Order: sequence, then C-alpha cells, then structure tokens
Amino acid sequence: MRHSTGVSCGSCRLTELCLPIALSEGEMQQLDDIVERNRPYKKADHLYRQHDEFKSIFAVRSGSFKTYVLSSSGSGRVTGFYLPGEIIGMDGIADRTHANSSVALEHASICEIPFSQLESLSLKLPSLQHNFFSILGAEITKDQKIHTILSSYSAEQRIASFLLGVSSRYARVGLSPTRFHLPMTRGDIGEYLGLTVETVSRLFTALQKKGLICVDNREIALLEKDELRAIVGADEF
Amino acid sequence: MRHSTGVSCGSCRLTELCLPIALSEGEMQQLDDIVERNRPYKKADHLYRQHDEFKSIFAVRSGSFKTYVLSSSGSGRVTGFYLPGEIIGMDGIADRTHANSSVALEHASICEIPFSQLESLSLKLPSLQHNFFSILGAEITKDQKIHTILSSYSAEQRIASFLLGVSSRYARVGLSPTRFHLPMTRGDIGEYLGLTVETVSRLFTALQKKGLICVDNREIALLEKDELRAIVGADEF
DNA sequence: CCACGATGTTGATATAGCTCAAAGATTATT
DNA sequence: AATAATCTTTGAGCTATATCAACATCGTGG
Repeated sequence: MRHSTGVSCGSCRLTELCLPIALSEGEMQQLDDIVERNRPYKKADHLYRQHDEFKSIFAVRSGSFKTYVLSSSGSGRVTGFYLPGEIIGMDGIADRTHANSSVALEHASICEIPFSQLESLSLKLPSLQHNFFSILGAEITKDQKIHTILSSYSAEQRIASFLLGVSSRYARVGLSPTRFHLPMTRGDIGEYLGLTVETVSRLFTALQKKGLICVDNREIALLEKDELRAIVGADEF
Repeated sequence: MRHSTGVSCGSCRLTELCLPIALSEGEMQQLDDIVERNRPYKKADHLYRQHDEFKSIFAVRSGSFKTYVLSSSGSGRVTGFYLPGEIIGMDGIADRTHANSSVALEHASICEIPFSQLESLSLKLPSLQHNFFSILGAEITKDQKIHTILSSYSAEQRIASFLLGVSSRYARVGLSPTRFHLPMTRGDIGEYLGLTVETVSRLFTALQKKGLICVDNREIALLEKDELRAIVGADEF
C-alpha cells in the first residue's frame, strides 16, 4: 500500500547516508521505484514482531525505533536503537523470519524496501549491491563492538560509551553532537547495556556530579567529551 | 599465491553449508575459480590482524580460529570462534579494514575468497548473491543473540548456552553433538562470555558435579542436554 | 625425556552492580 | 483539570562474580 508523500530518494536529506550513496540519477530512480513510503508510525507502533515473516528492510527517515526480544520468562531485552539514516530489519535476512521485534519510540517515518526487489535490483546495479554489502558489514562491526562492551566494560564505561555513540550518530545526520534528546527510557538503556534501571540512573547522576554531562530528564548535554572518552579508555570515538 | 590441493568446491564435504549452496555445476565452477586454497595454518598463525586492509573473506575448511580485539590496556577480548564450514572476516567489509584479529587455535586450513571478485561474481550469479546475503544476515543474527546472552544471562546460563551452541555447530558438520573437543582455552571462553577464567573453570566443575556434562580437560561430553536447555531457559537450541 | 611456560583448578575474600523499597516527576488518559 | 500510569531517582543491604593467591597439570621445545 503506497502512501503518497512527495518524498523521493533524490530529494531526501539522508541520501548520502543511506542505501543510495554514490548512485547515479538513473540508478536512484530505479531504487526509488521499489521504495514504499508508508504512513507514519506513532509511539509504540510495531514495524514488525519477532517470528513475523521477513519481507523488507526499513530505513528510518525520522524518529527512532528500538528492537527487542522477549525471553520466555517474559522480560524483554533491547537489542538495538535505530536513529534517522539507519537501517532496521537485517535480523530477518538469514532465516526469513524476524529474530527481534521493532517498535517506534516516538513519532517516526520510514522507507520500506522489499527485500526480494532489493536483491533483484542489486544484481543490476553494482553500486547498490556494494552499498548493501557495506551496510550489512557495518551492522556486523557494530554488533561485535557491543559484544566487547558487554563482555569487558564497567557500568560507567558502558554509559560513557553509549552516550558518545549516540552523540556521533546524531552528528552523522547533522544534529548537535553535544546536546540531544534521548528517545528511549533509562530502562531501555539498561536492557541494552546489561544494567538495571537503577544503575543507569545512578550513573547519569554521578557523571553529572563530576561535571561531564548535564542531564535534564531525557535532554543530555555532553560537557566534557574528552573525559568521557578517557573513561571508555579504548581507542574509540 | 595459489596452492595446489586438488580440492574444489564441488568435491568439498562442506559445500552444502558454505557459499555454494544451491549453485549449479557451472556456477560452482566459476566460484571455484576465484577461491584460493592457501597453505595450511598452524596453531597461533594469524589469518589477518586488526587494522589490516580487508581483501578477502575466509571459509574454514578444517581446524578452528578465534577472532579478538586488543583493548588499549593490553588485554584482549575474544569476539568469536569459527569452526569448519563457517566464514571469517566479515568484520572488514564496512570500512575495508579488519576490526578484529584472527588466529588459528590449532592446525587449520581455509578457503580464501577475494572480496572484490566475490562482489563481481555475485552480480552474475543470483544464487551466489543470495547466499552471501544470507551468510551476512546469519552473522548479524548470531551477534545479536550474543548481545542478549551477555546482557541478561547468569554465568551458568552463559556456559550452558555456549556448550549447546558448540554442540549444534559440530552437529551441523556431521560431528557428534554430544562428545567433542574444545579447541579454545578456558580463558578464551571467559573473554568471549564476559567471565573470568576462574568462573568458567568453576562452572565446568559444577555442571559436571550435577551430572549434566563430563569434562576431561578439553574433551566435553554433554550428558543431559535437556537439563542444559532448561538452565538456559529461553526457547533456544 | 626433562623442564619450563601455559593452562587449569580450587579456596578465601572483596566489591560492583543487583534487588527490594519507597517516593517524586513526568506523561498519558478521561 | 484530575487521575492514572509510567518513568526516574535515591537509599540500604545482598549476592554473584571478580580478584588475589597457591598449587596442579599439560604439552612443547630444547
């Protein structure tokens, strides 16, 4: 079901960060033809649910999403956050079934790219195939980095790393890397980082007391990025 | 540098688990032509190192590898183990530089697939492109599962999950899912699972005392798989 | 074949982060 | 605007796992 929005890849402000990087006019038009720009999503709307059949990947145009899995014991675990210019849904490629659920954290709009059509078009457009390989590779690199964070960082390092990560992701789409709004709850952050809500909250407070950040509910200012980097220690960011 | 081994994708026992799944004779021949079957690797030989230029992905033909990153503080963290029939090196696709180092845990042999040639050939062979997308997708799904394990499982659950995971990976290549040899040290397992060597060792002992496994140094027998599954709790394996 | 470094085990103690609890702040609903 | 629901913060005590230490075993190179 096509929703008329007047938006096209060519006119999208995120073109340079998304699938169409380095595509020619004509190529972009072909990609444009398979992209579906659905109705906007509102907070708590699901893009797909765990075990749903995998049909498409989704580019976040505005707003944000989280992905999560439910353990059989009921409590969920957040597996990722997706901001504008990022791609959701690659967890379904391998076995044609989504391994996560995906839900909007706020009003959001997406571009849906039917996977089978993306595959066909990738055979014709070498640049598109190349871009998509890169996007899959970037997802792998990102996931492995979180592996390292979860297996070896202290709670303070995790939070510092998380804030710096969000910062550079906002910077990527032209937003401020030092003042931003967190679309997710402390609980979501905790589930994502393997910490409890209480620990997340305490560390936000502690980092504020040290003067490294300024917290006003979900509004965050990074005051001393270098000191945050020093906490993380590694050669990242 | 080509090494003559008399081995081809067509004659490889792992064909059905590797890149060539569902390729025709002729297609497989074309893939075969770009695969390089290098000299065997011996224990502690590196396949590539962190920051090396990314040129190829590698299929493990025999033996095993681990991938790891070194934190600036010196101590490494293991990011993955690779057994026969599995693909290493996808951590370099996105930014053309390997994010991990990769080292043989024992005598091993691999098939090297130069990435640029794989890309070109994927444009011509839809099945190959499809397979490679699936392999990348599977890596993503696997990494996200570890995310969940590290962010929410107890030490005992991590070890049980790890053993069941290794079991099914050996089963996949036709080896016993109940009796197998672990190619990695307790320390490697600990780094991978975010635990200390001591905790890993203690849990092996504890699971043995409970009668769920039998441990003889690196030789493992899974005696009560169902109980191991019950420990993990989730709906996995 | 011996010796030495690497690996594995076990015990005692410390601590980072969890759990439980309760109250305050924000957001959603009627 | 009032009320309910969700989210956030803070405190006090607990526990799973880390740390430190000592010893046992394995396997590899001389």
